[in-house]
Amino acid sequence: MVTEPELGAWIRFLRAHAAVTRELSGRLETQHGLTLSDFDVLVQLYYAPDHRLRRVDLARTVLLTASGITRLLDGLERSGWVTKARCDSDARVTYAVLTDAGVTKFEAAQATHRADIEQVFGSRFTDAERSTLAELLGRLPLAETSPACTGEGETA
Amino acid sequence: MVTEPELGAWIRFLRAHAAVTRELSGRLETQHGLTLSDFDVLVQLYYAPDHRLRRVDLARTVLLTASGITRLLDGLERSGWVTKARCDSDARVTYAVLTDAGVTKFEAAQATHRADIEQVFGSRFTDAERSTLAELLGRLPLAETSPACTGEGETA
DNA sequence: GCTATATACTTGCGATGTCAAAGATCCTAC
DNA sequence: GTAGGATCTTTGACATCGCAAGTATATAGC
Repeated sequence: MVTEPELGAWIRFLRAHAAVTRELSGRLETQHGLTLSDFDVLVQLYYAPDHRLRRVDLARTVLLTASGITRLLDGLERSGWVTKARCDSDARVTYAVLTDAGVTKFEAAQATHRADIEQVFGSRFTDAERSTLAELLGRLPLAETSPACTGEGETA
Repeated sequence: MVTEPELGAWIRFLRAHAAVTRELSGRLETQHGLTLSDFDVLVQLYYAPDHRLRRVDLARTVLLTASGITRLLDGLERSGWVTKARCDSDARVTYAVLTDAGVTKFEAAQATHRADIEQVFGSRFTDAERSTLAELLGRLPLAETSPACTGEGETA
């Protein structure tokens, strides 16, 4: 394996992502029929106020493109875990809202998936190392989050 | 953003990969018409003895499936950067060999891509941090590399 | 030699996700 | 109020990649 000094960290980063992701994705798929991205979206919606988020914001936080979110949510909507909601103050925006079934689904998936993450990923590090890792990774560019995301006129 | 303590590192890992990967992949694509995986494969071949590697081994080190490698190499072959070579001692195996054009292509791509990696990824860390990161990431499961990869009767 | 199993590779199909373009709505300036 | 531009979303065309299945070859057991 080519591990020139400077590239070492980058290569390992790529490999680690491929391996861990494949493992976790497989488990999540067989146990719950969800993608990692599906789960990621469900997490965000679950913890969002009212279980609801604008699609654009969702796209920005899970790092998908707008069209990516459309297609992903298509799937979750077909499964009945998410629905659309119109925005009174701005007819362009559509909210993605977790349904009751979606809440249930997420809570079911959460338990095993967290355990899987812990087993495949987290358990390899001490708490201190985990923080270090999080801090280091946090320095990487997480997309240009223009802070225009101030929840504007949103009432229902 | 949901950043529960235990999941923090994992979430950042996912996000960081998505963001950095997208950026680097975009640059590599527009500058050289290559995928990150394409480049990864070219690196491995470039530094391999004789610029040649069995497809299975290639698949294992870059963490693609066998079919993934087939299709990826299809592309590189069509572009003339890689060719197939039969193995005398075992008719099942096919080698992937870098052509002269492939060597040139890689050397051209390497320069700018390394700089891009450094800029987007590496420059955010000190040397010490880089080692720490590499060490931590290195603990993650890098696929079950069954050590059967001992270069057997290969002379051709 | 012959069958059984393992390994190397390819192919069909489906899933995911991107980009570019288009439609709808909003906002600002005049 | 109207033109111009920005923002939100969807859609079509396309690329990548995994899984399952199939083919070809090798190896071990009989």
